[in-house]
Amino acid sequence: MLRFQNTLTNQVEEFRPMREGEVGMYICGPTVWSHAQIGNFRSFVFGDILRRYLEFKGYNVTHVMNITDVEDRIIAFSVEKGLTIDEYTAEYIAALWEDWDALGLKRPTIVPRATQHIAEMVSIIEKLEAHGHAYRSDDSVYYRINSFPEYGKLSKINFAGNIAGASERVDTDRYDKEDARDFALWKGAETPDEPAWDSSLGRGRPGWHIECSAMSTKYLGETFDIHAGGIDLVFPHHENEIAQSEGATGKQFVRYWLHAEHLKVEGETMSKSRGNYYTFRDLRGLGYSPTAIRYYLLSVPYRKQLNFTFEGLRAAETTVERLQDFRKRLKEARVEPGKNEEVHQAMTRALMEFEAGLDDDLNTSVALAALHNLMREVNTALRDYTVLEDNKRELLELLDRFDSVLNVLGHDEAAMLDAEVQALIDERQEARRRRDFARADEIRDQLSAQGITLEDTKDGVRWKRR
RNA sequence: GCACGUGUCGCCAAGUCCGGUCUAAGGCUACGGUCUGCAACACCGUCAUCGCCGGUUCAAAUCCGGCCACGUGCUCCA
Repeated sequence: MLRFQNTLTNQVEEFRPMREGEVGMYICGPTVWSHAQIGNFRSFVFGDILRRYLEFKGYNVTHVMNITDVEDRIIAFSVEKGLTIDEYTAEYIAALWEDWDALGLKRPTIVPRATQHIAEMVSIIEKLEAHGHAYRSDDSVYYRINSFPEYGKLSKINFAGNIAGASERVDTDRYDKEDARDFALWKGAETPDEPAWDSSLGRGRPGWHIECSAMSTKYLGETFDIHAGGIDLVFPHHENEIAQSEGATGKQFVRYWLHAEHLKVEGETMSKSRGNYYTFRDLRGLGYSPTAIRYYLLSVPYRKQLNFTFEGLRAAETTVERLQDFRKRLKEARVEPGKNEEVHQAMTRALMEFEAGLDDDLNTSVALAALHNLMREVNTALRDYTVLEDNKRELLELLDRFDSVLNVLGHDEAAMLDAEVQALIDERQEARRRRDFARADEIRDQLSAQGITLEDTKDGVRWKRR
């Protein structure tokens, strides 16, 4: 039984989609003002695991992710560079997909962009006005929070304490709002040059929150199953989305709200000012493999803060290599016909534990432990030649199933060596047979210098690139 | 000020919602060993009573109270 911790109810609940076998899921995507950083990717990896596990469970998932391509920073930077919004964001959107694919993330089913859904946003704002949830002030339109008594039901935020205590940070005088909590639905254009759209609301641009209300509803319906994102979005973004969507439709907006915790870097918040801010590209530039990064980001359950350290990333690198080696070793293993009951049982147990872990609010740590335990048992059996033909087939199938969720076991790269290297390996084998170990070690060192590690096994020489 | 998160072996980290199966999963590292011509790989073994104090209970890492430490958020940052 699949269960999720629902931010809305603050409880672990059994997941039951609205329509049997179908899941509509919206995940808040990036604002493309810059390259996405590893914290963003933790959220995306979480979303990917969520989606893949739902598919593992047999659901047909419609996965929608927005790209926010109109926003204050984007406007500021594009103006600075003398580019249009589209020109400015194109580079970052291209980079996003590059990173996305490298990390083994499935592309969302639908990827709506804010700038292409202005009309839908305007339409929701008009509905809100009609229902008394919105008002105009100067050239902008604001949400009237007093008109939505349920405001705060997601974040359970205590306004009395919060706003009062942080009063110096709330600049209530800057805008002519009825209430400090009210937020902009539509921002009137202040200068003739800034990016703006003409609409029934006047010339301007949408507020930040409205795009997600508009686009999720358009593609998933007025009520849908899952809405997920980073924990920082709970307030105000998701709270405001609820106010907007439910204010406009009068129906429940989202049934399950899931939020991923932030990651820390070496125990501290990642921020540019601390100098511990990393994009995915930074890590790749430092030589870390995308799979290790993916493994690391998914190794801690999504609702736990993940303390990102380079030591941890190196550990992930080692672990991923072990896992990938394991699959390869199994694939190459020569086996006798038949089926070993013990190995079969180890496999059944691993599948049970894997599924039980992920069923429990996507506890990836438990799922990985199941995989590691299986690996150890099978490695032992391989060493003893007690893995039989049926076991091997079953095991490879199981690893593929696991990997349909984890996507870290790697694919079979064409194992090609150039003739020269192959000749050296052959020569070394010949030297070993002559017990000319000096020459054999010399060749091994030489290959090692080229990044090729040799492993002598009973069944011949294995090699791998570092 | 208000709200929240975290504190479990050298490091990372599961378990805490629903107390017992937890002298505590798993990973990395270290050390010892098996294997090996030597290595590498793989395997085996060794390494914790769960921040502190008190309480509830037959039973607490898990519940309650207090305290300490670290971190974060408080309107556009995943």
